[in-house]
Amino acid sequence: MKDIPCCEEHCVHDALVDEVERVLPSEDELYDLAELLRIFGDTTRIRILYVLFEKEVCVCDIAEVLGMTISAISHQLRILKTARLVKHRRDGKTVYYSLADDHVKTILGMGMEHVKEKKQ
Amino acid sequence: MKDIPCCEEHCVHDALVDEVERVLPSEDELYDLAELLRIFGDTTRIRILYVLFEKEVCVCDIAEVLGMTISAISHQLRILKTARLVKHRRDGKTVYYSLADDHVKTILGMGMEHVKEKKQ
DNA sequence: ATAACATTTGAACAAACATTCAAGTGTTTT
DNA sequence: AAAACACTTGAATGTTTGTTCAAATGTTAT
Repeated sequence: MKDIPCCEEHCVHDALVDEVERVLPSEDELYDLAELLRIFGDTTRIRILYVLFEKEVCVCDIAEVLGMTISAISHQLRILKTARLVKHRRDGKTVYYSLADDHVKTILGMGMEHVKEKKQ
Repeated sequence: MKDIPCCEEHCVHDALVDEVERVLPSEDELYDLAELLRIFGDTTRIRILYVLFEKEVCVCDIAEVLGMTISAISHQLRILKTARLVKHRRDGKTVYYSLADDHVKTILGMGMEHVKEKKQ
């Protein structure tokens, strides 16, 4: 087991390689995780989720409240829906959206906590 | 206070507008939050963070473990550093990186939980 | 049937992004 | 002082992404 001072020849310590292999999620999990978390990295989608924190609403309500086109909102809702972050139900012509579960609140809450701490 | 069935004329219920205004973070907070969470939406950066879960490591160790160029890793570390998600310290020629705090673990953990739940 | 409405969808376009390559900085060794 | 090493940085490139516009779908009212 080599332990050469960084970073000549084999700069990596074998123990680290083993350890990382053990804890690192699989390629599939990693890809899914990144795909999920990337969704939270857009102000429009965050705003939509904050609206849904309040109550179940229809597409055009979200568009009006956020001052954006219905099309733009619908595109983003599709992304949130695909990631199973929101649910939808149809009532006549109208489609109502709501939060799928509480992970959203936890993730956004933790993110906001970090932002506020590091800001001052 | 109008309450017109969605979505004629004023499709938005006034109460909703008020409520959303009250809970929606400010533009600045929203932007910072999105900027932070976007960082987690990339497999390379997630992998780097998982490596740092284990211990403090140098740039070339990360590159070797992940099978990527030192330059690519360095670029991503700069992003993580700017967001205050990682710290660094210099020891001679080598620069060591480590996690700045525990928010990272919580956010990645919550994300992974969601992925696993919704997958099966 | 036809019209009106709420929403979705696809193509197009500009902006943002991850990686590469080459050149630069800071540190130690010779 | 020069060479070697660990890392950073800037420009370039191909890819991904958010929004817009126009057309399509599904539902209800006439």
